Amino acid sequence: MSERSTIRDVAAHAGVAVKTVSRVLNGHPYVSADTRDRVEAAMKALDFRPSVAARILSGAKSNQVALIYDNHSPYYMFQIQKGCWDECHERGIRLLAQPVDVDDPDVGEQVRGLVTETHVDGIILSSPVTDCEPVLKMLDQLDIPFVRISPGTNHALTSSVFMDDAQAADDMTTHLINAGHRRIGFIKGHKNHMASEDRLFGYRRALDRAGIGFEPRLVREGEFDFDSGVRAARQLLDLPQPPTAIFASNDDMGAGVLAVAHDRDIDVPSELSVAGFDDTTLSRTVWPPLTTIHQPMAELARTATEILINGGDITHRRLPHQLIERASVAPLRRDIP
Amino acid sequence: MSERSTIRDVAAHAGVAVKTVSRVLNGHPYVSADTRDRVEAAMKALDFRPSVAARILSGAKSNQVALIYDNHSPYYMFQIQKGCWDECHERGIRLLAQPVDVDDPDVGEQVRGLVTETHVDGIILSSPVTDCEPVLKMLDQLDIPFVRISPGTNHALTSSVFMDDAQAADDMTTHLINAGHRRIGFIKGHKNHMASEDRLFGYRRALDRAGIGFEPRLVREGEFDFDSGVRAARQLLDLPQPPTAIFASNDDMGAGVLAVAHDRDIDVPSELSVAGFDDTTLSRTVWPPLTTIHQPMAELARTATEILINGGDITHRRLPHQLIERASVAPLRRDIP
DNA sequence: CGCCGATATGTCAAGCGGTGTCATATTGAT
DNA sequence: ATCAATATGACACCGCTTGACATATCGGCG
Repeated sequence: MSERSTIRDVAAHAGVAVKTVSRVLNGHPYVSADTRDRVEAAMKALDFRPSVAARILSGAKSNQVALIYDNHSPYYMFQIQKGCWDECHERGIRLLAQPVDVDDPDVGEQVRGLVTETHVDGIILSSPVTDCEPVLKMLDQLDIPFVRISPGTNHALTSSVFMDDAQAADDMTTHLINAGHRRIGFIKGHKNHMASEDRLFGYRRALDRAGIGFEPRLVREGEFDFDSGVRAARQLLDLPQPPTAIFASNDDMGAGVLAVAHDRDIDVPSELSVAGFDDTTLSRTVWPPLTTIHQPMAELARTATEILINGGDITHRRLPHQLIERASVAPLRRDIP
Repeated sequence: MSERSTIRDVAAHAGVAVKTVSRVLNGHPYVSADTRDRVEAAMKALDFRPSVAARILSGAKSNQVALIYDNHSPYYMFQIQKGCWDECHERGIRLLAQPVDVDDPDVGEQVRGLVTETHVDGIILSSPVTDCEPVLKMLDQLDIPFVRISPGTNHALTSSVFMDDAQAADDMTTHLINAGHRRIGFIKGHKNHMASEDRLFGYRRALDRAGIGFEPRLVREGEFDFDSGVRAARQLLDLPQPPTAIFASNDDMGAGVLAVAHDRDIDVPSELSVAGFDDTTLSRTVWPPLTTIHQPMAELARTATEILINGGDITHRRLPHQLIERASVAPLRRDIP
């Protein structure tokens, strides 16, 4: 029932040369409308699908791009994949999603394998692979186009899409300051992730502008996951002068802060304000829902894919973020010093 | 710098015939250990990667398998992808993750495109694509091996891996009954998802066994997402005789129940017990952490992949579930009727 | 000791399903 | 009539596998 039909079958069916079918397939000029129609009809009739393998072998583009990622939060990856996939789907491009381990010394070779074996036309790098030296170097050596989503370093070297993490953190911090908070805790993200530094920078900038002294004790290391949020929150709330608000630099850690507060019977937001970052569905799923920064992850991914497919010069695109007010932040109570 | 080396280069470098290299590559018998070593050394030295395209084209296996999925929760997909990927990685197989829309009338054609274009050797179907007729039919027609993860129908027809959803729901319901609860609310999952019915069945069976009458009012429709959990919980708690425990058939909906409880100042678990299902990270992220059923998603995916790659006869494998006790369930308070 | 089958390797040619190059045919405009 | 633009075809080739066949080595076995 299912002998796959080849370009030759189509040619025969349409009464033209194989080459002509190929021309139609690739949208070449110099094919009469009439012929084109007949060929297309034949393709439809035979349910013809060009073999990617054959195409690649004969030196043409593969019409495939790869998304390389390392384990971030499920939410993040879900959105990133979705963005890339939507764009690819629209353009009839196949997407290969390829996880790697940025700490694996062999990661460069893995990428080389991916590229040489699959002949992808281009690559999308998502954080934190965006700043993985071995991968960057290999890609450069392989001379294959790629776009980075939210890169942390060497911004100018390659095409990229990103949001203004520093400004977003600044916005959120300012939001907390405006609510009357002065002792604002901050939970950093994973070191691998460059945006972590940017967010910290924005936090400090907002503090400075408001004339609030920076206190290192109020900043704790986190790793972007729930458990590290819990640990950091405990440390912060154990301080002799605990913060009245905690800004976790992503939602997962924000959820960790909420858990600690619940555990200690500290009411959020009346006794402690909590802010997250990313606007993942998690921020709406916890209680109280987190005030957070909307990071347009799917849109970033989609834009990156678009830039990659369009090709051309190095392009940079900044997408806007947005502060989402929910119930986890409230004005500082007067009775709390 | 990066002229890709071919099988001929390797042959020359190792001082053997191309055919011999091919033999090594494909693990044929009748190659001496000595020769094999030399060839492998040459491959390493030249950083040779066989072109998948050329391989496919000449009729060999592609060493690629595809995972077809439709948008489930990010957690679910994350785990499923991880399971498949880990197994593939170990075996040196490439994994193509391919989202589809099960409600798209064209879904069969999409799958055909995937198969004929990429020449994958086999396919893994994750819920709810496992029960998508057009896809099943197409795969059958294409005569390509596939394995289903947690299929709902026609269990016997194809290889599959699954857990005992009915028994798991039975276990949880019994757990609640043992805690003294008699009015136990149940929130169903999405209709597309066959496991929904199984879980409801288990719930009823446990009730029956305990001699507790089934009350249709205590069962509400949900769609496996947070918002539907919220809606269902509101309905249940608005009942003149509200349940003292609510069993949501996944964690997201369980989180919805918690949110409603928080909102209404109903203490969990002292005033209301809540149970989830799946043991996603979400269940540990909310407050209080959810008592839930551990569904071994990554393990299911990994096993499915293993079965697919090993080939052979139709195989079925049931993986064990586990009831995870956390803080959201407590014995019924005596003062609550 | 010669012969045979098992083991090990090589040569060669034919594809797999497309695309590139170059040649050729047709057309319309000058 | 001539030339460039337009339209189509013939054919080699991409990198690898495979099958048919040809050798060559080696360890028994009769």
